Amino acid sequence: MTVTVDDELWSAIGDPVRRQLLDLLLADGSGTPTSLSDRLPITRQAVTKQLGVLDRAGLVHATPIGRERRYEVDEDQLARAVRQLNDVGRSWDARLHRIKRIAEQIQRGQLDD
Amino acid sequence: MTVTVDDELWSAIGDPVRRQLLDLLLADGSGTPTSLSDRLPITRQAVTKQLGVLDRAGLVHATPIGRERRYEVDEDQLARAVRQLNDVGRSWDARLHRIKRIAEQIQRGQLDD
DNA sequence: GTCATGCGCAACCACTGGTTGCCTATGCGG
DNA sequence: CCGCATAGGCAACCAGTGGTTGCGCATGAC
Repeated sequence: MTVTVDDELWSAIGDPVRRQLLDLLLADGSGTPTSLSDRLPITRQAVTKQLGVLDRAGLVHATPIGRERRYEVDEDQLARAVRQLNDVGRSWDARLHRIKRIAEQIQRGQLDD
Repeated sequence: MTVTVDDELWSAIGDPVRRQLLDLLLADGSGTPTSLSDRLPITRQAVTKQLGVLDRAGLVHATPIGRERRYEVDEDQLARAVRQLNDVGRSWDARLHRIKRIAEQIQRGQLDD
């Protein structure tokens, strides 16, 4: 019953910096490495690297406009990632509930002894 | 509307190896570094390090039994982590829906022109 | 008592995420 | 049209992390 996860996608949204980048891009609609680095405590080059990871995972998309590289979130792909997130959560949830039920049954059994 | 996440907890369950360790521990009820490394493609020492991370995040708990260290999942803490997972998922979900609604409104507006 | 085994510690290596420094290209104002 | 300010790419470097191997220690089994 283990949920199989696209590791590249998961690890892309697993990193706190990358989650923040996605948050900013979603909030503003789009952003450039420079504009994003202005709003984060890391340099433009670091932002560029992380955007590269998100790009390879298909979570964002860049379009060169003049001398800028304008990034946007790929909403469909992010929706896919969110679905995986939820799947893993649900799977663990179910397992935890199953365990709890068993534990309660044991306890009841002991009381019955 | 950004969901704040306990980064240590999140990054603990973010790593695929650690997720697998949790999966194994949940499936078997408990495990030792040696028994776990038998079922994974990494060495006992690597398992030990990862269990250390999970331990520091409070997701597992060890009890020395003889010369073994028996690990078990802390179900309450894992439930907390699962809740965070779901929160982030829900937050992005909501945002994506909001964006989609706006996009549809714009489209409708254009048609009305 | 000896031997096998489960574990911890330390050194080492590769990869990743950050930095700085420098270069290129492009848009814009004189 | 020229020159400058600015967005971005590339490379070198550094710290932290996740993996490895090698070793020593302790403890349970015979």
